[in-house]
Parts: sequence; C-alpha cells; structure tokens
Amino acid sequence: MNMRSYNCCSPNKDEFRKITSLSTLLKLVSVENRLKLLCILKSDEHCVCELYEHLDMSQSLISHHLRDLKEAGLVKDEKRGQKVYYKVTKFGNKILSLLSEI
Amino acid sequence: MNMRSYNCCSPNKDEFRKITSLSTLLKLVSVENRLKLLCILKSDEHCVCELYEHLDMSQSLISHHLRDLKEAGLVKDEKRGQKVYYKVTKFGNKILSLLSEI
DNA sequence: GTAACATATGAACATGCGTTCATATAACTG
DNA sequence: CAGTTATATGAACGCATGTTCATATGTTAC
Repeated sequence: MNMRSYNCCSPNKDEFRKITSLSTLLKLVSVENRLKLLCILKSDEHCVCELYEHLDMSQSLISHHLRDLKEAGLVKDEKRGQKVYYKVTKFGNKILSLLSEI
Repeated sequence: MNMRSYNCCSPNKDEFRKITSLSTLLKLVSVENRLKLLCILKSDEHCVCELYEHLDMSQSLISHHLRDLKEAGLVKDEKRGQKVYYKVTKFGNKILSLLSEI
C-alpha cells in the first residue's frame, strides 16, 4: 500500500478501500495479547500449552487469538501429534519489523 | 521500540510496558476516519472546514479525531484568524511512512 | 451591540469485539 | 475400552470507544 496516493484532498473510493484493509490489519495487531503472542512466536515456534504456561491468558483465549492471527496470515501452524505448533509467517515478520521501528 | 527484545518465551514487565504503548498508538491509527484524516493532512495543511467539505464526517467528529491525533503527537495545529489549520507532524509522517510499506 | 462563521467540548448512545465459560473434538496412554 | 492431555469452538457477557447531538467558546463582520 502506498500512502503517497492519499495526498490529494479528497481520496477516491479505491484509496479508501485500501484504508479499510489497512485499518483491519492494524486493529488486529493493536491488541496487547495478540502483540505478546506475535513477539513470543517471532523467533521460536511454540505449541499452545507452552504459551499457556508462560502467559497470563487462558487456553481458550490463546486459541482464539491464534486463530485470528492465522486467518490474517500473520502466523501459521503445524500439527505434530497432540500438539499444534505456531510460528510467525514471513508476512508476520514483515509487520513486526515495521512495528519495531516505531 | 525494538521487537527483537521480545524473543524470549516470557517477556518481562518492561517489555510488556512497551507493548502497551505500542498497542495504544496502533489502536489510534487503526480507525478508518483517523487514517483518512492523517492521509489528507500528510502533504498539505487544512482547516476543519475544508476537511468537513471533502469528507463524509461531521464537524464535531472531525474535531474529536483531530484532538486525539494531536494528543498523540501525530498532528499539530496553528490558529490563524477564525480557522485552525492542522498538519501531520514529523512523528506522524514517520508512522505514515511505515504504514505505507505494509 | 447582533449575526454569522469556525471550532471545541461534554454527555449520551450504540456497537464492535476481547474475554470468559462451557463444551466438543482429537490424540496418546495403558 | 476408559482416562488424560492438547486444542478448538460457539455462545454469552462486559466494556471500551467511535459516533452523534446539543451546546459552548471564540472570531470576524456590519
């Protein structure tokens, strides 16, 4: 997305559509618990039970957030036996890199 | 803020404090109408009445959002006569630049 | 002075959504 | 098979906050 295209005083419909999708993504990562999950999953993969041990969040809440993050393409999962391991995707890493510069 | 500091499995309190402030900022810019205002004010300064003419937002709503953006240091204002002109700050431009790379 | 214009502000409303609770599904163990 | 562990899911709740409405403040003009 190129913000330079919004420079005119009255952005057109196409530009506002981009704002909508950007808004959706920003809303997703603006939630503290989701940011925590992303940061923890940035370097190493973890299963839900590991996250559950180290964070003050219920198993259910973690699953819900991971589902949202996965739907947005920020994390991916891999099932091995009983456990499901999550890690940040390439796209998720890109987002985290940008946020780290704030 | 350096996201690399969250790589361990259990981020400490100081790191979570940073997440809190990042979360606050992201929540602010994740609102469509505020994004629209930022994009329009990125290149040129505009008074509220100009924004009001070109956007589908009430004068009151625009004022409220500009107040929030100003408090966060993303825009600054300058009173000239009856009118108050707003424009994006250096910090606001930095944020918009980062967002433009998403 | 009054009238018109420009902006700000506080309260109330409405709704999205993060969270919790209960429960379901699935996999391993013995 | 039953029992335990790991994860997912759907419904309901509660609250933050974006929005609206009414009104206040301030500036210019006549």
